[in-house]
Amino acid sequence: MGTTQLESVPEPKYWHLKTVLTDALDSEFAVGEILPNERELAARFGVARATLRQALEQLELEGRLQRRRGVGTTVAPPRVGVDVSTSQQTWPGASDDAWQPVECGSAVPSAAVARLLDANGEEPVHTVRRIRVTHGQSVAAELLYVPAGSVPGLSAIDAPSGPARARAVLRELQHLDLDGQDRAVELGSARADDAKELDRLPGAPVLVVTTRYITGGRTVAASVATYRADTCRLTFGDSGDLEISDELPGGKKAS
Amino acid sequence: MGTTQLESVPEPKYWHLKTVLTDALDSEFAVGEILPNERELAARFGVARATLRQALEQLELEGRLQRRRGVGTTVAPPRVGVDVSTSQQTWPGASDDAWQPVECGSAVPSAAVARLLDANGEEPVHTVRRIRVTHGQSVAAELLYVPAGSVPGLSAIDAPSGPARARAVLRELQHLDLDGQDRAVELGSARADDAKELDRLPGAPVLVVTTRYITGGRTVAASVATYRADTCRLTFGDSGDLEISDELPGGKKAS
DNA sequence: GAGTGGTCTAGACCACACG
DNA sequence: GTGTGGTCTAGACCACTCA
Repeated sequence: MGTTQLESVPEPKYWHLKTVLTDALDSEFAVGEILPNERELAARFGVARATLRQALEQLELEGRLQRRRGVGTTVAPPRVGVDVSTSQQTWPGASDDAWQPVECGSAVPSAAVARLLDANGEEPVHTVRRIRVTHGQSVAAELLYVPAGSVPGLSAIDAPSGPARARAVLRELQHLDLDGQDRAVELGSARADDAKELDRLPGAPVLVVTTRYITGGRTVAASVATYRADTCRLTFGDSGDLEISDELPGGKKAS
Repeated sequence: MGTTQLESVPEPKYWHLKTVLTDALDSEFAVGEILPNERELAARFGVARATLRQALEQLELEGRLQRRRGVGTTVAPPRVGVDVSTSQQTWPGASDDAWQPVECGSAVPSAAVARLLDANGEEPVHTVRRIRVTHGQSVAAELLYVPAGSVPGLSAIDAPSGPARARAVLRELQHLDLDGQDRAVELGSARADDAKELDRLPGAPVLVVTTRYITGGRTVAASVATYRADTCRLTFGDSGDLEISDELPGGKKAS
């Protein structure tokens, strides 16, 4: 009875660390500021570096920190709102929509892509690779799949590959009517090629946005876009300029 | 010159491990099957347990595995598509929409919530906690914020708290017209209370869906819903029954 | 070359589920 | 109790960036 409440549910150290760091970020650090290095932070908190890293990893996942090998750990700016609403009902490539075509090719679709396109397990598809740039930073890498049958006019196009052909493919798409699109969002980890485009390491957490373009009840194209989960907030509707901090019902800053 | 291509870019072990395990999952394991325990797997692959765990963590993040303390690691079923489209334009609680109210209270909104609601930094808000259940499993936990001024009729309601009052609050909301809603999706980690509702550990990755309910140009309510990122795929539109595997442009199964 | 974060090891102990 | 995954340690070395 003489004891002071002895941690009946001992919180993991890294979890507690995360809380402490979050408060410190709110009150003592400015966006872009560099934190002490991991070895020093670990020493300062009296934990092993691995434990400190576990806390930093979560904070990076939540978009509070940005870590870069050979450079250091910096305080991340608030996530940018990226509009992915389907309200405009337009084909990709219409006007300038912040996407820039990079490459182009064709391939036999994998099982998963074929399923996305509804059947056509054998028919080759055109692929277009695009990058989405906002506020000067690449936020997403996309692979667009267009079954050859969907755009017959394509065989007449000269350019064998590269951005020129990519733009040509997109231009052909504009000729089709677009009845609607299906969209899904899920968590994934960046494949090596996507990671490179997004300036992240392979395996970095990404939001995978899968879209099916529908015309006349049929799926005429599909795309898989991977957005940097650390820096992006996907918006649907006109909330693009809304600011939402990570701290939601939680911590107050002391300052 | 006599050397065989010596790993110019040595892939991290855990990354390679992940690939191997992914292939094995595709070809040799059925959904629900339990894997050998971590110590055994690590020994079998000749790596430290921590390294093996790094691979397992990523696979869990991608929704391929499910790990539970004291139980083991099992092969996860495909992610369930959860509809979060705004097309119906209905208030929460209308008809049976797979959400079940749990609790109810009131509080002074945090800074972040106040921002979400547009100003009203001082005005108290009613809060409603709801759980979304699909296919027998809880997929999301939500906190709905309703400024007291939005629903004046509420002060007449008897029930002090609990599900009864929660339902009453939702019922009151139905009386207002709904002009539109704003929605945003981002990655987060589960707070302790959410984690408990979702049967996950604190810090588990979640998809945070923020919604603002608009009436007459004003935000009259807002909600923050956290979806299990490991088991859910958020769908917008009528793609709810679409099956998308994690393996997208990547690996083929050998089998 | 110096300093950073990223990977990896070989242990230890803890919290939890289940019989 | 036994077995599982979760946390933690104290090291080591590697890959990268930048002056």
